Amino acid sequence: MSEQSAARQIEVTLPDGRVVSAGAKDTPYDVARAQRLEGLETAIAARVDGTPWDLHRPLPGSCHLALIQPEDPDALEILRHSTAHVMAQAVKELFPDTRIAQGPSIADGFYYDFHRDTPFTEQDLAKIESRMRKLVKRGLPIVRHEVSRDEALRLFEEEGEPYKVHFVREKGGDVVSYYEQGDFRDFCRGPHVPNTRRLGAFKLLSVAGAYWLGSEKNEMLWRIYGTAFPTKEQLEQHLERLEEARRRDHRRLGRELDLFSLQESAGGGLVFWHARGAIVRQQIETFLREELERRGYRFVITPHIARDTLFRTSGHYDFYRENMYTLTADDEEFVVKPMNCPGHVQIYRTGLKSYRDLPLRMAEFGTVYRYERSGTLHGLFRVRGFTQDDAHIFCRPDQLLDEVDDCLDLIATVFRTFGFEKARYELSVRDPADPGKYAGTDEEWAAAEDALVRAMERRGLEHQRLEGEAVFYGPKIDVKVYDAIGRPWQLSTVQFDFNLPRRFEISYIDQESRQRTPYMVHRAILGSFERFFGILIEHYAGSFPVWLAPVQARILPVSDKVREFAEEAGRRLRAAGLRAEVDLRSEKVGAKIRDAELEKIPYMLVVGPREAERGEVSLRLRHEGDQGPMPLDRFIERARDKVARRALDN
RNA sequence: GCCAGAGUAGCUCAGUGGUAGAGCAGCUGAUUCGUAAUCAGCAGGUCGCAGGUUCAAAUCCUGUCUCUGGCUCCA
Repeated sequence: MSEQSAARQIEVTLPDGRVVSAGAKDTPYDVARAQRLEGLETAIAARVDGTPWDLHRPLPGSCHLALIQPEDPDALEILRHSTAHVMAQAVKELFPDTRIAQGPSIADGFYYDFHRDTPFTEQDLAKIESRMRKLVKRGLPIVRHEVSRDEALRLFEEEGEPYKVHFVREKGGDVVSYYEQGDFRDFCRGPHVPNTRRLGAFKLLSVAGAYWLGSEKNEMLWRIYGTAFPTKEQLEQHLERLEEARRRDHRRLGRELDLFSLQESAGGGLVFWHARGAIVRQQIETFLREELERRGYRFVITPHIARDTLFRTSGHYDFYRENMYTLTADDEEFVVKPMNCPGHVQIYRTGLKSYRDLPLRMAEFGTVYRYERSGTLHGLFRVRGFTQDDAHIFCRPDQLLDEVDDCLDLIATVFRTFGFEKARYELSVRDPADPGKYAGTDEEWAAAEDALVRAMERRGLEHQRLEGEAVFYGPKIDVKVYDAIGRPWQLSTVQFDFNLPRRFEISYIDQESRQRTPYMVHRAILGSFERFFGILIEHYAGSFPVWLAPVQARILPVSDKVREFAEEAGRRLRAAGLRAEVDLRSEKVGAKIRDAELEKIPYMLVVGPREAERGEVSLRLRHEGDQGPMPLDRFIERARDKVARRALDN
């Protein structure tokens, strides 16, 4: 350190507002120690002008300085990233022939990609984990180094790390940073915890193949996933959440509750809705149909297959071909529709449209088939045949805002009904750097974007703007909802389409008798019934609200002596429009209750001689237990009210 | 599609070269019971499928099908 730079002073503003001076090469650690900042022993890193910064990295100049403690939201990412490094170190120690690729922190933890001839096994994970614990115990300092790019290249070449060399070449600037703990070095931007002892609780979870740089053309690496938290309690909570997600798995509940199945004999990704699942779907369809009809949508039905020419005109044949099923008959080629839009545009094209005909809101619960690669299929979430709650709105420029606004209102209504409390709105717009690759004029894009933004603002909806995320044919809003255990699901979408109206040359005649191209908005609220059903099963953990429940009430006679009353009560419930059953098995009530609870039936009605005499039922609510006796009529009233209001509680 | 793992009774799983098992579910009978499992008996299998090795294969080998986890949130 030259005397000159040591002498130069910088000003550091501390969290309590004090401004202190420090040496130009001082680190956050130096300043914190000198100023006796609280929590230095536990700090994960520092925050310099809001940016996470190593405790032992010299400050860049005068700045605001704070310490990042383990409970700080920013700490998690650093902690996990450092844990990934320690894992890589453990792997290299245990398996010296391994080459390291990359290891970032991700939403729920971290991973690291390795190259190795033999795969990692579950037993290896346990070994790696215990080696990691040893590294933590050794308390190795994690040190940041800054070197020239050439020196970094030389370093990683010497270490025999071709993947790291690649990254230094691709991503490194003139000065390159790497981090070192013990014998382990990794090209990395940082920051990291100052010492391996500062790691929190971690666990390695799984190993899987992953292509180098994510491209199928490249070799496959081994990816080890893990997660890390500041404390053991938080880690255990997280593992508990994973366990809860497993309990809610719609594939498991779908089988246990007899809702749906996927059949090997039919092929992957094709859904068989069993009677109980079909009831749920029909309730959802009825609800949506009511909402849509109230809002002026007109339902249409279009064929499942069409001549290839239709999809050549729409353009799907060119850019969507690998996802389409085709068939040939009488030397003609047909396409099984992968989307409903071309069909809806055909309907629009019949007859001349006047400006008075708009807006035209065309809805269809349209079943489409798309070829998805076998490895991507997953329960109801990723399938090959599914039914979209699809609609296309054709409208004039002056109607844009109201139409988008109504879509948002519909979305809010639907989410509220299903009990999704939190949603996130994302606006995808053009990439300003590459305006050439988009369909539609600048004016159209501006008008559409304006309608989308203003509609959201009008409703006070915060949204995130994603530059360059728009599809080529128009801007869009995507809506994510969060389910009962906080997982996000992309559901609704409102998309402008400047492409299809032109390709099919659709038009309307305006007030001045001029031919105009209408705006076309594509929108789906649930996406597909299949996927939404899967989400709902997990959201409710199989316990559907009364209006959706396949069986709403089950009558549980205490003994055969009240069989007649039980059957009569069952008839009355069904006559009142409720889905009710009578459990006449020669089992004890306890067993009948247990089975009804396991089937997640919302209402259990216990009847014995007492109830039979008075025309009552003893109501037991799912998950809540005995509510005591009440007249049968009053129960019917209550149940019908819950159904009519589509209430979320029982 | 690719990589790894897994396919044994309806479900959950045991069985690692020598006669295919358990619990639950199912069926039959008994029991007639008051808020999360009554008792007994019976039945249930091409061990995913096709080849091969072997005196003998659920088990070893090859192929194939299906499922599961993953395949840039990124130095």
